[in-house]
Amino acid sequence: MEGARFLHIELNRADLRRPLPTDFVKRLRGKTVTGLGRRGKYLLADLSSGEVLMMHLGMSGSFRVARETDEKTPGEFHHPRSRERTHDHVVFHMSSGTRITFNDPRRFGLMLLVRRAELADHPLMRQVGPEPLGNAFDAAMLARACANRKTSLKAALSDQKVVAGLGNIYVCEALHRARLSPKRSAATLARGAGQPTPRAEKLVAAIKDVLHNAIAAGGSSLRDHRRTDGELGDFQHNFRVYGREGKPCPTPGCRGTIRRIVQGGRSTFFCPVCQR
DNA sequence: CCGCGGGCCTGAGAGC
DNA sequence: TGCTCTCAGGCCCGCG
Repeated sequence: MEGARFLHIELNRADLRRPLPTDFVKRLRGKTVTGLGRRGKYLLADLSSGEVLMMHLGMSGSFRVARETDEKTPGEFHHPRSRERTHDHVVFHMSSGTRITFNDPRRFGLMLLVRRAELADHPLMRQVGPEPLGNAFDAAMLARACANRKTSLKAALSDQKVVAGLGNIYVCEALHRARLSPKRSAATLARGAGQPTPRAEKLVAAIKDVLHNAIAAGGSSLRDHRRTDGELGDFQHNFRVYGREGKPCPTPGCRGTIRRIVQGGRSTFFCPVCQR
């Protein structure tokens, strides 16, 4: 996409999580993508018009990238639903000869256009907390965000305002690596004045560690996720708790059994013995 | 202001 | 085979 122009945009469905702008196609056609970026779970494409195309994959969204001349990409070939091209809601045909297809069965994904100057103030962006792999994200910052909160650690880490980009898997995995219970009060990461406790230090290190490792492994392929080359990610083989209910806790010396509970309507996997 | 439950969607898999 | 039920990597909204 980078450096290429939108030649043609196919819109098969305009009702994603929210309706696309009515002039979506008009605002994209002929514009050049001057840069690609990301903030939290939002994908960002800077356009020559001064607007930014904001995209979110929701639960089931994916982009596949192909040459216009290709029948299939490796990613498509290996995709479990490659026979059905239903749910290809948006297709970008770029001047570089690349075709980029947004597929999203559940339509929890999102695309919208925002003026670059207003991006930081956009309601969806203003909410997004610190990047977990950035230097600014440390125990002091996490403790400050969690002090005075009357919620669980699981809910706090899942909250994109506290830290950006963690989903259900990585929250569960980070808490296990830090040996902290998902049920523990988030406020216990801070002392009265908001200073970080040693728990906060451990948790920040665990978050960074699990994300670095997951990225190096190409991500977690449960059903939809693929690497950019179409191959499966490998990190699902390194899960210590996620999806492992009833299995022995992998913590050395721990005799616990992984349990599944529901918090805020979502599954939490944890070891009740070593996570306190 | 804050936290929680329900709702938004489709598809896969289990159990009957 | 086919039905019903549960669950799924996310997030917004309304309620209390």
